[in-house]
Amino acid sequence: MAVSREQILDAAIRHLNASPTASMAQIAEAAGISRATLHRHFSSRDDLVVELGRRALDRWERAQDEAGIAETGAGPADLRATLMALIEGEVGVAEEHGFTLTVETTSEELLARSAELERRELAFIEACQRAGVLRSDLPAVWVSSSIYGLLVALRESLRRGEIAPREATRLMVESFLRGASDKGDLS
Amino acid sequence: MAVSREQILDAAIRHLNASPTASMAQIAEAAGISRATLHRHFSSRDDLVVELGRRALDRWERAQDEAGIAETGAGPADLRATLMALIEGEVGVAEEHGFTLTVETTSEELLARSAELERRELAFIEACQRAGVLRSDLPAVWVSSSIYGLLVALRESLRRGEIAPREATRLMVESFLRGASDKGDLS
DNA sequence: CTAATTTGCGACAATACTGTCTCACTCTAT
DNA sequence: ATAGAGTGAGACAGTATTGTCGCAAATTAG
Repeated sequence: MAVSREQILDAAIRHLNASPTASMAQIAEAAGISRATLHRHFSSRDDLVVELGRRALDRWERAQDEAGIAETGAGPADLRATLMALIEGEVGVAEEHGFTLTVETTSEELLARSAELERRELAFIEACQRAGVLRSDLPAVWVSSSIYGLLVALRESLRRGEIAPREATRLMVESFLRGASDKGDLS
Repeated sequence: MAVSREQILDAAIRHLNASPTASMAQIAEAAGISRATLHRHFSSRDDLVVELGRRALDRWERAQDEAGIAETGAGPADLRATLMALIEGEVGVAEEHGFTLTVETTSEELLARSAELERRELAFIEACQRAGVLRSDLPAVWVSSSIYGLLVALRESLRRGEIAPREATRLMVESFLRGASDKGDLS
């Protein structure tokens, strides 16, 4: 087996991120396999896209669970540590994170799961705000959105080779938490 | 004339942002016109996409020019004012900003212009870093990228109706410059 | 080495999309 | 009222994409 199913999914999501209208033939080429083989793994283009979305949500959910956003304590220290772990986990799956929102499917399953994960993340951010870990003068839904946006930027920067992978987490955390303003500057 | 050319472009970019693989028929429906009329304005799908990209780049360039990033002074105060004006201008065209990078065309013209605008923006950010307006411990190219990412997030939030349009600039500036961390929290 | 599995390749029909055209209809300005 | 411009609806051929199939070649396992 030259190219595994996972490798196909990796190549597919990378190619679809850069080129959302890609055909099955183009995706197969990007994965280095023939169109027939691609169809053997995924019966239709929609099947592939749904599978991609499912995997993206799986990984996002896993990042939330491993950070422990549900069972974390209410103290600032706990919340801060959990927040760092969450961001770190999401940086690890930055490739997928942008995909779920660009997803071109009418799959109820994906939409429902996506909404649930957003809900959980929002609740956690609100907890961080109440504990004084995150600013309360920004809407929680916007804070959540800004994480998403920065992850998209991160994915693009990595794809273009503009930043080093080992720097990714640091850049993400710094930009998200502290912003780009020089502290010495008169705010 | 029920629907003007500009209105068609507005509807098209909005629909393509949410659904990049949309067909001409779907775009026409989103614009509230017939497929024939859409073809009267844009001879082909590629023509439409290139036109959309051109307009996006026009507006981005205008935002840069009106902020005056080329002829601004070298002092921190000048640079800071110019930076605020630039971000404000870009927030006004958030709808388009994400489009240029998702653009699915091989148009040399668009790619060249996009590269040039990125180059100009990067140079300005580096100037801000040298003057102590923006942090120097983050790569300028990442700072530039993070603006792009936050604009994408802003566009999505506005589209979903999660934030008020009048709040857009404030949220963008606060997140970009100061980040989401609560200042009272032990950093 | 051999059998089994998997792959690439080409062919194929079915479908979807594109771009063009005609014609009837609806506006609007005069 | 009426001429003119613009529109929607539908038909149309041409093209691209999709999904399926058979078969030969290659890979892998035993």
